[in-house]
Amino acid sequence: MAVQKPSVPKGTRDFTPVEMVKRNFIFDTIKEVFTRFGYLPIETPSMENLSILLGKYGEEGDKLLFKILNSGDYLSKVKIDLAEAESGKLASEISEKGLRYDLTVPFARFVVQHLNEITFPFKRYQIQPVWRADRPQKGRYREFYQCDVDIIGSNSMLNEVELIQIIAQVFQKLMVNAIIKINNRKVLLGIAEIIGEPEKFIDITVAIDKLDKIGIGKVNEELLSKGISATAIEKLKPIFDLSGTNKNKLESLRNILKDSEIGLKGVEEVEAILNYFETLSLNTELELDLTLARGLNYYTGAIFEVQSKDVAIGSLCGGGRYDDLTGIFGLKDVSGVGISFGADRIYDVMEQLDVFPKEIVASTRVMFVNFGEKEEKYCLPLLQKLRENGINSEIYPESVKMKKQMTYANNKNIPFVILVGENEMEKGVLNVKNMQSGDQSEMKFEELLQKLS
RNA sequence: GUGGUUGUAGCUCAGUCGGUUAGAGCGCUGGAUUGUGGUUCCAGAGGUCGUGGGUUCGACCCCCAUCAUCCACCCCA
Repeated sequence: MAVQKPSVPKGTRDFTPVEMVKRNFIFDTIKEVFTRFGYLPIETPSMENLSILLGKYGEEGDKLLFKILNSGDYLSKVKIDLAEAESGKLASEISEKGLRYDLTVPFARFVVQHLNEITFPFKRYQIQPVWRADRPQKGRYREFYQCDVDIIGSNSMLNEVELIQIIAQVFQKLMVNAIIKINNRKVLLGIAEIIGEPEKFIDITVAIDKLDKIGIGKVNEELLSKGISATAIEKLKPIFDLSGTNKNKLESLRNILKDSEIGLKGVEEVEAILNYFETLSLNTELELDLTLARGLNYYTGAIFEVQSKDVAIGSLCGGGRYDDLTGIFGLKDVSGVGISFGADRIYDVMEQLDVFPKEIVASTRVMFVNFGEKEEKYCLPLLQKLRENGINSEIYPESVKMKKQMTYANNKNIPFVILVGENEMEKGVLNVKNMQSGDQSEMKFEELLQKLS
């Protein structure tokens, strides 16, 4: 048989030990912050029934779902004519499960399904991979980890503020300079009302979301092509020209939206968040950005997005308030708000900025050189003692050439190598080599212990 | 789904106008140095030039197809 060229599917990756140590550093940091604010972990299955997933992410989102082929003789049960079948129809006949697309929808399902075991407001976090059948590119993978925190069953703006605090703390701990952008879907809805195109709300938000990327000209083109009138577009212009401080923008907005009830409600919400925020004096920037829209249609109130100030890679974190995500599963009038950190993009940013702490990678602190069977037996109890004292240590498993053993220690970044051969065993000492300085000295085991702890 | 980029040694990449035996650096193996890595010196191994077809006396190089890759759009973390 021909040798197969090994490979992983498009958009997926292996992680080496060094990469995993760094990834775990991110996960651990995020978990620690989540826990500090009183959130507890849950997990849900990798796959969900397609009925749960479909229709929650818009038309585009549905296309990006990975579907799982039914088991067994799935074709025998198909009721439609294969020759004339259209892919979409056929898919629903031969596939009833899909890989989760995000963690928010499975969470909504979880809440409704476990109502009896949950006390509201319910605070949970969830760190698991999600899958999207997107074309991979920079900062975009087909399998990636999201770190979600959500609080459901509370309308208070205090929750939004708490999420902002979490964002600030996470990125501070990870040494990433971040800017938090906020907006509110009610404000956007109000704007759509004021310009006289409330039914085109989704098209408008999708178009203006691209403002900073493609410029006002192209956005206007797109709006026109979606059937929005020229006079409406003209009315839109001054709104996105708003500048100055968040307070200034809010004032102008209040004036513009004075005839829209829902718009004013949005302004109020934003203002409440900003007022709380001011009392906190966090050193992370918070900017009211009216062009922030977010495509996910289940958001109804505040929306967030976090970007790196130093690396262009799309958003590192995003989220918002959803008033009725559980409604579709039969639980009405329960509002939630949550955000999701993109661990893989955060990794890419941290890698590029070179801000991973150096010490997290060196796992083994002491290695014994292997000189042979007699020496092995002499070293094993010493290793045992080191480990009991919390010192990561190992012995090279084979008595091969010293050069090879030293190279191993060097490549693994092990700071101390211990040589115990005939001479040392006779004298009852250890020959300890500091791999960084190259210095070498004989010492008793107790001295070594002292030196390392 | 749309448009483009790049596929040559384990890795990163050179390769002239289409011409005889396809190169470099890093890494790997051995030696200088039988108990000393990271520096230095010497030697060696390692190739279906992504795959399939075509043009040509002759193809890594030109043409077609295909697969993979990265990037941009769409959308998103």
